[in-house]
Amino acid sequence: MGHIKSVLGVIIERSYFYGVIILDYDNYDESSSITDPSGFFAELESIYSDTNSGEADKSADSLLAELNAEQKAAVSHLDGPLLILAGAGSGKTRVITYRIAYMMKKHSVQPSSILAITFTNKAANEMKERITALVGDRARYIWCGTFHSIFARILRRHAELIGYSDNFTIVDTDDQVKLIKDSMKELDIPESKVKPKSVQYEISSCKNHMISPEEFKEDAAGDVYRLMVAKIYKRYSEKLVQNNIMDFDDILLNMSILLENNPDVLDFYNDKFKYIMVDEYQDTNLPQYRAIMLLASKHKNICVVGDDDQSIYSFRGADVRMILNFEKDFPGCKVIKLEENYRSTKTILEAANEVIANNTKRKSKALRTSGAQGDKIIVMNADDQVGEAYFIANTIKTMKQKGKFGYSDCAILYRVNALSRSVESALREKGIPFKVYGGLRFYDRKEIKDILAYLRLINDSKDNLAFERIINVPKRSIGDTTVEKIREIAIEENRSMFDICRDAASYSELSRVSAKLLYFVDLIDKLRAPIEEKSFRDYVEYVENESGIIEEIIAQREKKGEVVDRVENLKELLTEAAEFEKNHRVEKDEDELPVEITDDLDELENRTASTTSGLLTLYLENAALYTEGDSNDESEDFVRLMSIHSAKGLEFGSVFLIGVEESVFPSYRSITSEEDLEEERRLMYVAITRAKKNLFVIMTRQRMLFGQTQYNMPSRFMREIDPALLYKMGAERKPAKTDDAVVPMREDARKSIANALSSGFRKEASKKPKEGLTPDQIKAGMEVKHDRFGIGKVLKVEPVGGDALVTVDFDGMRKNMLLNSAGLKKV
DNA sequence: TTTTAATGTGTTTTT
DNA sequence: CACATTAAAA
Repeated sequence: MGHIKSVLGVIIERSYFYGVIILDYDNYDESSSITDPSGFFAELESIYSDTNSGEADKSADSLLAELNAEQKAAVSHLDGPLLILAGAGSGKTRVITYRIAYMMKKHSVQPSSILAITFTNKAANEMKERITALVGDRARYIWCGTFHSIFARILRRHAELIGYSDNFTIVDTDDQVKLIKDSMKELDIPESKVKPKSVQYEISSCKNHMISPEEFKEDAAGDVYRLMVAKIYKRYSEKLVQNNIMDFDDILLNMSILLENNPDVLDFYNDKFKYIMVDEYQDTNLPQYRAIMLLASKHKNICVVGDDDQSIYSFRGADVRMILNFEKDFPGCKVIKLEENYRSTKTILEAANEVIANNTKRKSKALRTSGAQGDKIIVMNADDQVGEAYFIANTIKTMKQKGKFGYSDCAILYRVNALSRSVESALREKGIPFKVYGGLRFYDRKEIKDILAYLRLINDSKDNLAFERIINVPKRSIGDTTVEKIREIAIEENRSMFDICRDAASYSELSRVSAKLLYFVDLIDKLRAPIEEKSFRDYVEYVENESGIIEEIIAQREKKGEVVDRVENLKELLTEAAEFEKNHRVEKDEDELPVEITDDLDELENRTASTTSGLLTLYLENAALYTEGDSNDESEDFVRLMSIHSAKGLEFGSVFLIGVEESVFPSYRSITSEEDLEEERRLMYVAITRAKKNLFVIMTRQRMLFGQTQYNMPSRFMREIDPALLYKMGAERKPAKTDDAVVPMREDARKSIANALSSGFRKEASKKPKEGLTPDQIKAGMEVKHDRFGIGKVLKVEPVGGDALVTVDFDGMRKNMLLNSAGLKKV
């Protein structure tokens, strides 16, 4: 019965696809496989086939059979508000995904009426995958994503209602600071008086608490500094609207404003999203909270999941009270507590419980497990960060050799991203594959942003921010003064800077540089011209090559001895572009709009384009929200390195927690405030509970961080764990007492001899010629050997400025490398 | 006016 | 240490 119902549901919902299918039939080519873009055929296949024993075939009731009593209650709860307080490792994600699957299978809830929101891209991807595993392809109709991505999508639809147009740009923090600086310049506020970065922080904080520039000004009341900030805030806000730009905070803020001021829009989404789920609810801030409350106001079918002990985003305006007050927001709501932990050993759980018990502001609860006691927590006291790194590399290697863990079962977690460096080099040296998550986000890298700026300017010549970024990249002898002049003229005439550039010859102020400016205009025109002749991926590659960025990077590398291969990053961008194209390109009749915006809002989920320029537009819309694609990594066996923040929601067989020292963790910025300290403690709680079987805690006596050697005490949090749970290695040291006055030891020898020596060393090392194949020796198809990756086969050789970019296949792992620095040898 | 070299500065965590 | 801003040189 359930099957029949869901089949009907599918057919009704997908009936419009028949048109596409019939059209395709006309061009049907026997030799190729059937095109099945919607997955409709595949789905029919899986529904009707009894032989398919995949999880997608689970009946609604068999879903429940796998759950404990509390989980069952949560999953089968359909209507009305529901609060799930889920401790770490209590099967939270499982409950969410199963609940969605159950709603669809048991109650025939339309997937397009379900809204499932998480905080990070990683969590969203994970959720999508797991739901797909349960219900099959229908999962794609669920509105599942991060707050930012979903809200941005809705905002585009109704942009005009809040004074924007639908192609608004989303800018990251860097561009945000740039705009703030511009605003300050216009207001004649010197950067010596007010730091742009702290203004950025203030503004962000205002938006997170929904304080308007006017309100901020009133609050400032006479305070000279804050009045200046208020002015900048106001100017900055105007700038955003004028230039059709939103920053990250705006996406959340504008969403709640949109819903608040437009009853008809609210009404529409009230009806559309009949069921709303929010994961990590303890991390919501005010705008998010307001938006969610409005969205849920009609049906009140809202289910929030969270854990007050895992609230670690208060710096972003997250407010634990949101989850603590849920019962007040929805009197009589159902509350379910999940306290049974299925993840960690007793030892790990006890340690976590002991640590978090020291926090005063929390709902008291204790995780329990019926699992094994497990190994003690290994506490390693290393001499310095190098010793720390080698300890980890050796331990991982040993565990791998003994078959205890695979590489992908191991994670190295840290409080600050900067700690990853030394571990990276140790892992590299030992030949252990790894991947660093977070830190400098892929899309934040200079070279990536430069290319993106080219694409943005090609896509929209009015994008002044992009214009300013690349007008002199690579160097074209166009300096600040010239840019300043162009900007003034542009403001004066209310035209784009690129337009002014095009007419450079007609402005006397620009006559001297007009040749250079025109060269730039020609370049952009030249780049723009062949867009429709190429696939999206190839077009991006074309821009990378023709813009001269690659040449410049190579030139710089030669001079400075660049360690990071920026060219590799650019090639990685092509992979992303190809992936994007795969998901968003669709063949269409020529007379249709390049970008398909249907009136059916369900289709917004997967917007498509038929032309390359259309794809480019789509791609750029959300570029600021993208993270490095980590979905297809699952099969590979490698160690993961990430901050504790980004590890939330994940679990690993074996966790190495590094830098567990006072002033690193807890951070020196937190140790003065009791409240911040509690957040650090929650962070420690999150870190500990990531581990399933083994936890290694590593601290060092001396650490080189931010260019200075620090001598820190072991973290106070280690004192909170019963010593009986610990196995200590290395030199014995007492953890810091909570009330110890902590003096962050800073060596004030800024220009020490050591510094001078080491920098001299580096230059010398880079001069050393790399032995290995040269560009004229290497050919595609050749077998080569690499120090780290071993034997591989050359797939492609591409000459670039005296060097060559080679693509090598190392046993299924493809790597792009610059030949002169790769040190490849012929086999 | 732009490029280069020297000096200064800050450096949590994420979308 | 990495990066950004500032001062001197081209």
